[in-house]
Amino acid sequence: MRSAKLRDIDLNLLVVLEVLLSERHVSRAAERLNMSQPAVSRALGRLRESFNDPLLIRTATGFTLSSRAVLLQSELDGLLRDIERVIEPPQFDPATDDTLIRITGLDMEVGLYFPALVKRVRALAPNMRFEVVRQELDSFPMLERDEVHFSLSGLAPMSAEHSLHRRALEEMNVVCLLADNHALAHAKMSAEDYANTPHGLVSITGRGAGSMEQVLAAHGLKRDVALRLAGFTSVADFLEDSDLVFTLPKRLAERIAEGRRLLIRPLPEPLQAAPVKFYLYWHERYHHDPRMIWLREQFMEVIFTT
Amino acid sequence: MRSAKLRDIDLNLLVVLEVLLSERHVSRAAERLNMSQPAVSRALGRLRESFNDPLLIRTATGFTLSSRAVLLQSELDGLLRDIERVIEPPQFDPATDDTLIRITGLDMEVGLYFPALVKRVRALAPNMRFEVVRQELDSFPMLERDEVHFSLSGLAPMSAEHSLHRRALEEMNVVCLLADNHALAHAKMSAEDYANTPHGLVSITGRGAGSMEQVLAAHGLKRDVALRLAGFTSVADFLEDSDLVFTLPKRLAERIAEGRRLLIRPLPEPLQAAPVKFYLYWHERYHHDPRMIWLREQFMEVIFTT
DNA sequence: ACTCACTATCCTAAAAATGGATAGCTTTTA
DNA sequence: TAAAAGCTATCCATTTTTAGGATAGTGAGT
Repeated sequence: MRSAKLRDIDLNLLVVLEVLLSERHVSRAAERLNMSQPAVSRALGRLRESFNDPLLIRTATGFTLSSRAVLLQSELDGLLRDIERVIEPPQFDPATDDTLIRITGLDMEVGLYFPALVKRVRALAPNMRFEVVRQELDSFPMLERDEVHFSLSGLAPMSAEHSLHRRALEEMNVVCLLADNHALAHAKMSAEDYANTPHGLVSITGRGAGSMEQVLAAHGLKRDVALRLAGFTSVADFLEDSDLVFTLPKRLAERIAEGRRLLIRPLPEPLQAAPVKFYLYWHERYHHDPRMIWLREQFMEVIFTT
Repeated sequence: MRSAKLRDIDLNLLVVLEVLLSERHVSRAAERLNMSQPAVSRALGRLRESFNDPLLIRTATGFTLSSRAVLLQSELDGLLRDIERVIEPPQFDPATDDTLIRITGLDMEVGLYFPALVKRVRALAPNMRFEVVRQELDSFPMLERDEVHFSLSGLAPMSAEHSLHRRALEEMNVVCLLADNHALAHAKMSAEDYANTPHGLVSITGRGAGSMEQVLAAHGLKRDVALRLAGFTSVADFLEDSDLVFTLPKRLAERIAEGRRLLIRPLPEPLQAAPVKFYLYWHERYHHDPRMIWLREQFMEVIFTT
């Protein structure tokens, strides 16, 4: 058991010893260490006891080193430098860092936020690499298990996974996305209109999609979900020329509508739901990591300057 | 100034940290460290503060390591091993040690004691090398200046060179050495006979040779020193066929007399002086050095077993 | 709901470190 | 030769730190 020897000696004394050996002078050592002379003298006493060796030997002209002290001096310098290196906060240099950053999130959300981040980061940290990991039903366990550094999600952790941190990226209103030849495409949509038309719904996890149902219920209404999709990719294909309505966060809807025969309409006034929030999640284990701190900053810069 | 960072953290905590990181369990760590659980818990608290990082993160199944902790764990093992190596008493292995041992002493004394030592030591430590250094007028400053590891001397340090240690090797009576055709060679020598014959004296340092003078003075006598030599080598040559008497330690006299036309006679009864003592001297700086401790033991073995 | 396992905190007692003053020693200076 | 100066080690009272026992609080498993 290693501790046997290590715990016999006060390691803090090594710092004092190093200075003492190089100064060969208690008072000067005390000055360099910002300690009082008696304190250093007694530290020397403890060192002598610990090493069972006088270490510094009085001579007419001052102190000489014992043979043990000579040995120690030659080793201590490197040793203390090592200790310093280990305990010193790890320096992060974007220019040379080559960490592989793993991120996850729903395809659409990743497509919405990550490209700009990667572009910016790669400009500042050319050796940093990225990996977008396909997300499981629930991305929080992935953070928990250290499979990814970041997760992008609009959800909240269900259980008390308290080791997670998050930062809100953007609030986004929910809008209706429908075919441009939909019956409701050009008229003003009432709450009843909305409730009575068939709906499409993207639900990857099977949860978290119930907010509209709650809003409708508050008005004594309910809707019919005719199509349930596990991803955003084919939403447009299902929507064109159909009677479906998808209710989606605004920017996602815009993306999907782009170049397609689709229209975006606001939700009927009375049904205004709380805006959807997207969060960047990370695990406590990286909360103080300078690389990750820097990345989070970059993320925020990207989000709020574009 | 290095101390800046090193003195900010209690280095002893690193030992606790290492165990904590490998156990990921406060109570078990406490057990391994022979500390109470609260003590380790508080140590962890201090570590968290020092590193500004949670280090160990609670999860459902136990603790996980923070990224900093992972880094630390990979470094700590080697670091603590290094510390241990440095603070651990230097192991000395005669079989492999190749230290160059420097010794000094008067030629005669060296010839008397060192050959047997060297022989014995070389049998046990074949790689150890020796150098007999020509001694200055005074050998003590040579010890002081770390020019030799050992000095063989019958003298005592004159000033308060308190950093020296010594070990008495042998007490030796002083005898008279004279030509076998000397007038006093075969008669019983009285104190007056002794005082009235011309004397030879070996005095390398110019001091320490006054003991006979004191003994004579105590009896109201004084002697005439006709020849003063700076070494023992040519004593025999001066003595043969001369009227001189040398007063020398017994074994030295025997050496010198060997194969020469010389005789050894005891000192006249009333003049019995205190026996001469020879000492092995070494400097405080090597007092605790395992190599030198071993050598001193070997020396004593040689002296007292032959 | 209850038990079990574990960590963090509260409290008090014990231990350690600190700084000022100073004794004791040696060298240097007058 | 005596006085002064420089330095370390020790004494003392005080402050700071650390320790262990008891226990509250938390979450997991039954």
